Amino acid sequence: MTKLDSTLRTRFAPSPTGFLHIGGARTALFSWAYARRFGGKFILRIEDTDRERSTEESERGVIDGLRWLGIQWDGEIARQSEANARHQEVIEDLLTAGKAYRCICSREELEQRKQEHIARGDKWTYDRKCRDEDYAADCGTHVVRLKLPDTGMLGWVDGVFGESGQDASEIGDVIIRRSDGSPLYHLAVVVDDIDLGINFVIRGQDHHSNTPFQLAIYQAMGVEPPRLAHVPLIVGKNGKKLSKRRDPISVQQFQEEGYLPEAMRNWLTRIGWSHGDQEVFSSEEITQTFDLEHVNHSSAQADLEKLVWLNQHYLKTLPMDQIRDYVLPFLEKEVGGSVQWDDALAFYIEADRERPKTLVEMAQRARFLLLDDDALQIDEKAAKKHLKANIAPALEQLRDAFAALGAWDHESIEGAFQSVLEQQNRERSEEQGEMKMGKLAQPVRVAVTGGPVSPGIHETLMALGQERSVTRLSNAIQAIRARA
RNA sequence: GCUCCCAUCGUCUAGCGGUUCAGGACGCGGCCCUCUCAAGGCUGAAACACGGGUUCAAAUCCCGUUGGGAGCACCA
Repeated sequence: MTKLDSTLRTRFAPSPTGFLHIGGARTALFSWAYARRFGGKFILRIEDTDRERSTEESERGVIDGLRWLGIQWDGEIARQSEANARHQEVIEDLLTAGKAYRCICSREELEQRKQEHIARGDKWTYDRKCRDEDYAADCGTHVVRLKLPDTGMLGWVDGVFGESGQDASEIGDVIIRRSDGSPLYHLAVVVDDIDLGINFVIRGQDHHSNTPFQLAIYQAMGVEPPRLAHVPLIVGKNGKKLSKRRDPISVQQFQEEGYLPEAMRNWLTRIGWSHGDQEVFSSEEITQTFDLEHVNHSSAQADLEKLVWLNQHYLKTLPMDQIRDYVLPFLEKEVGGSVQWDDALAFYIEADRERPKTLVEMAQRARFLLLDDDALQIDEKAAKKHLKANIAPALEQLRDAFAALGAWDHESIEGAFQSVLEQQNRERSEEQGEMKMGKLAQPVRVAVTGGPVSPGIHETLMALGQERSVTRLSNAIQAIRARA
């Protein structure tokens, strides 16, 4: 073991399940932010001991998720499977040093003795039957157990919870190697963390009560344990554990639903951590202000409404070239083909960006712009409400006014609307009442977009262009006439 | 069952003994703006789980109750 310098080193150690869980994503975010905040390194280690499930494929989900969130790790990705020989070596050393021993108690015997204890009302920890037998390697099927001290506190000052720990007497001699020869998780993490020079472990609270075991292993190995901090879990609606069925738990899922990494990162960071009243955090602000002191002690529910709000916030404030990169794939999916990003599209998205809640919605709202004029389907309800026979004359006048325009900009379009309104109001009778902008704009909106919602009508028409606007108005007028 | 952890508006939270009849945000209601939908502005309702202490003074400290969560494997 090389003596490592005092640089802060945190880590994230997921098992490769094919996707990144939001709880995992958050502890990764915290570990990353903490390392960045204090000039340390953030290491990624894949816990791929379960060789059946661990494939390149299943790792990718986790790795892609981290990348997407903008959580960059330092150095190469470490893999637990690569450390197997090292785990064995440590176990052998502990055996030789008399700090661990072989245990030949079968599961059946163990279960029986455990039941007897419980029947007597005693608590059960392993009864140390084999502890002093000193069985050799040829003792047959056996596991290896760590000798825990009889008494003494296995404690630490948790970065979040403060003084924590348990007396050694309450903990049984834990198994560190299975009868098939493979090392157990507790042994493996400790060894891996030591070898990677991890000196600050930030992990989920579900590990809190297991920590004393691991401290015992550090003690047996004669290595100073890292600083430890446990962050409370994210729970689902009504405070229950996140469930795959009920709750959206994979980062990928959010990505597909059109959430931005900026929003996701901001949201996750703010669950269980705060910085005064601040709600919006850029990546830089996270890495400049994150601390453990303000991590909450209680588990928190994932509040989707807030994510939506954050997403909308970033949708309307991020630089346009970023929005372009984010939304393009969604647009292509929406129309089922490649999409050319041109000035008109850029103008439209810019005009519309404060309305959609997700990228999916943003793409849906731009769909009408990307369709051929003849392929535009008019929403039936909207047509029935806004494209009635009595509006046709005004639409015709407007179409003609549009067709005659020399320039196609906000001012000229507005002028055309005004002149048509004036003309209408001259022609209309007393009982018909005055025609206002709303009465005209809405039918136009339905005619050119196919639906009742869009950005300001002038902007919408500008994005569509003069020729296409005229065509779509004509199509709508025809449709009205055909129905009459 | 045993061990450990937790407890402020519906939700995320600020608060680290007095300046708080508890502040912000999301969501919800109302009003304004308005060519639709949003956005924005103003505004309203909404919480210290309960019971005991300690103290001149408690959301803040201590104890109990209740309620939640996690861990107790030859899983990770």
